[in-house]
Amino acid sequence: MITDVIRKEIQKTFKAVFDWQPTDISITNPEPQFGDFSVSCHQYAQELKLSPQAIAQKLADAVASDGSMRAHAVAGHLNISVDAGVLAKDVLSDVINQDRHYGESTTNTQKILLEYSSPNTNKPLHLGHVRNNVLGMSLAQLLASQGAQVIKTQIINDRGIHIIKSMLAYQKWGHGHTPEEAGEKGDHFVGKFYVMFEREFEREWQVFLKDNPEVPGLSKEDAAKRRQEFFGESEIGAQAQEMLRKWESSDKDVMALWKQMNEWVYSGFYETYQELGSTFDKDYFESNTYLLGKKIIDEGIKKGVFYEEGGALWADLTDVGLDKKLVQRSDGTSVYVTQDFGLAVARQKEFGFDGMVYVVGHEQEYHFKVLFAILKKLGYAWASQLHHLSYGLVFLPEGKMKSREGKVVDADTIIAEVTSLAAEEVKKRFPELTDVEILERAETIGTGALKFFLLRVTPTQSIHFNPKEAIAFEGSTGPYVQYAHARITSILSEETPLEIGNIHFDRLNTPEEKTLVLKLLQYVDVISGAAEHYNPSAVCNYLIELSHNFNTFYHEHSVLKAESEELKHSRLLLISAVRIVLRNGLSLLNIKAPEKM
RNA sequence: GCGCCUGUAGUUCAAUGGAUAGAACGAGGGACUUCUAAUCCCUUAAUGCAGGUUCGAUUCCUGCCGGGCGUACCA
Repeated sequence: MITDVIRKEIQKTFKAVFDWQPTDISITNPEPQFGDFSVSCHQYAQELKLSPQAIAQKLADAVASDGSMRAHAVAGHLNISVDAGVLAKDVLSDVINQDRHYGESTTNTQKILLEYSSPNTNKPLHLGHVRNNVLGMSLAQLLASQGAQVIKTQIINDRGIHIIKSMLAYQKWGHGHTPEEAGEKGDHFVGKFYVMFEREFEREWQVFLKDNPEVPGLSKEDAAKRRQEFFGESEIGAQAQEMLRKWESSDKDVMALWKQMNEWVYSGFYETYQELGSTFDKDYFESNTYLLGKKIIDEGIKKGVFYEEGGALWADLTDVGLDKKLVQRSDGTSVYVTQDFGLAVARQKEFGFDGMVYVVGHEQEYHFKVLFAILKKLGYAWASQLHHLSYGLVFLPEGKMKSREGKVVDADTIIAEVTSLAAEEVKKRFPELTDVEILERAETIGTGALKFFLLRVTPTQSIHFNPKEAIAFEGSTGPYVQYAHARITSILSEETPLEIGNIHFDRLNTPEEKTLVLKLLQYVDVISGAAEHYNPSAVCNYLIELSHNFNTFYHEHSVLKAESEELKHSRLLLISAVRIVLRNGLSLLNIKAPEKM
C-alpha cells in the first residue's frame, strides 16, 4: 500500500537527516490544498531540539528528490503530494484485485465468542434490542474482517419471575387461546399477558396505597422496597411466587405451559431476527445454565475468593476498587452474576475461546466489572480478554422506554413502518414495478435506514429516538449510501471497464477523482480502527463521506460521456472500485447494497 | 452520599492532542431536454462555566453547573 511506502520513505529520511527515527509515524490526509498526505513534526521538536518547521523543511528537502512525490514543509507539517496517476494506479489496483476482500486483514488471530441480543421470553423485542442486534451483527463482521474467528451466541432469559408473570396472566385470562387464533405473532401474544399481569398488580398496589397513606411519603428507595415487599403480599404476586416454586420443582402442568409459551415467543423472535438479518451460531438458555455457577462456588471457596458471612457467600472486591459482592444467597440459591461466571466457564470448555465480547447495555457496566474481576481472581487466563461492549440506551421523546408500562417502540412495528414508508417512495419513482418488486426494494431500503440510524452513533452514546429521523431516507442515512451504490451499478450496467493493464490512470487528474482515490485508500485504516475500538459508527461515517465524494464527482463529471475513451474507462474503473468499497462497507454493517432503487 | 458515562450550531450527530471544529436535519437561495434530483451547489449557526498541563486542548487533569445510568440476599 502506498501509505506504507511513504511511511518507510519518511523513516529512512529521518535516519539519513537526523540519524534518529520515530518508532511509528502517523500519516493523515490533510485538506487538499496542503497535499495528499501529511506528517506533523511538532512532536519531534524536543527530541531533535529543532523547531517543527525546521524539521519539516529538512525532511522535505531530502524527500523531494523523487518525481512522483513532492514534499513541502508548511507550519511544521511535512506535506506530501503524490502524482495523481501513480496514486490512482496503486489504490485502484488494490481495490479491484482484492474485490470483496479489500480492507480485510489477518492481524487478529483470536477466537472470539460474541454474546448479543439476549432477550427475555416474556415480551417482544423493542428498539433497544434492535440496537443491540445491529451492533452485535456488525461487530461480528468487523472482527471477522480482521481475521478473528467469531462465534455468535445469545443467552435467552427463559426462566424467572418475569416469565411466570406472563404464564399466570395467560392462565387467568387467556381462555386457552393460541397466537394463531388471536392472529398475532407469538411474542406479542405472550407480551400482552405480561402487561395484563403488571396492570393487575398495579391495581392491587393502588388499593394498598389508599389504606396505607404513609407510603407515598417515604423516600424513593424505601417506597420501592415497600412495593417489592408488597409483591408477596398481593394476591396476584403470591400466586406468581407459588407458580415459580412449582416451576422450580418441575411441576408437570407448569412446565408444559412454560414450554408452550416459550415456543410461541421463539417463533416470534425468529421472524424478527430474520427481518434484521440476525443469526447465531449457538443459543444458550438460562434454564439450562443458571445452575452452572454452583460448580464454581466450591472452587472459589478453596481458592479463598469467596467467604461465608451470615449464611451467604461473598466475594471481596474492594482491593480492585469494587465492593463486596454477594455470590450465593443464604438459602443456597445463586444470583445473576454467579450464573454468568458459570456460563463463561462452560463456554470456555465448549469453545476454548481466546476472548469474549458481551454486547449489553451500559446500565450493566457494574455487573460486568464484577464478573470480570471475579473470573480474574479465580485465575482464568482468558479473564483478561473479556470485554463489555457497553452501549447507551435508546430514549424516546418522552423519556426512557419502559416495557412494563407499554412505553416502548416495538421492533416489529418500527420495521414495518420504515418498510411501508420506503415502499411509498419506491412506488412514487417506479409505479410500473410489481408489488413483489416494490416490497423487496422497500425492505432493503427501510431496514437499511433503520440499521444505519442506530449504527451511526458511537455505541457509548445514548440515542434520542426521533421517529422522523429514524425513517428518513435523505441526508446522512443508509439509503444515501445505498443510492450511491445503485447509481454506480446503473452506469456499470451500460459499460464495464477494460482490464487494469489497459487503463490510463494518469487521466484521473481532477480534484474530485483524486479525492475519491484517497478516500478509497482510507477504508483499510477505517475498518481496522472500527474493529479495534468495537465501533461500527466509524464505518457509517466513512461510507457517508465516500458516498458524498462520489455524488460530488458524479455531478461534476460524466462517466459514459467522458471526453475520451481512455478517460471513460479510467472512470469506469474508478467507480467500480467505489462500488466495491461501498458494498464491502455496507456488508460490515449488515446492510444490503441494492442494484436498483 | 459514592461510582461510571455524558455536555459541540435551533435539533440530531462527527472530529488517534495538531493546520480554518466537520456533516445532516431545519431555514433561505440556486441546479434535471445531460450516466437515477433518495442527488448536487451556495448562505445561516456551536465546543456548559472557571482554572491547569502542553509549542498546541472539543480531546488530558481539577473544581463547579446540567443530563443519564448504576450503587439489591432483583435480573
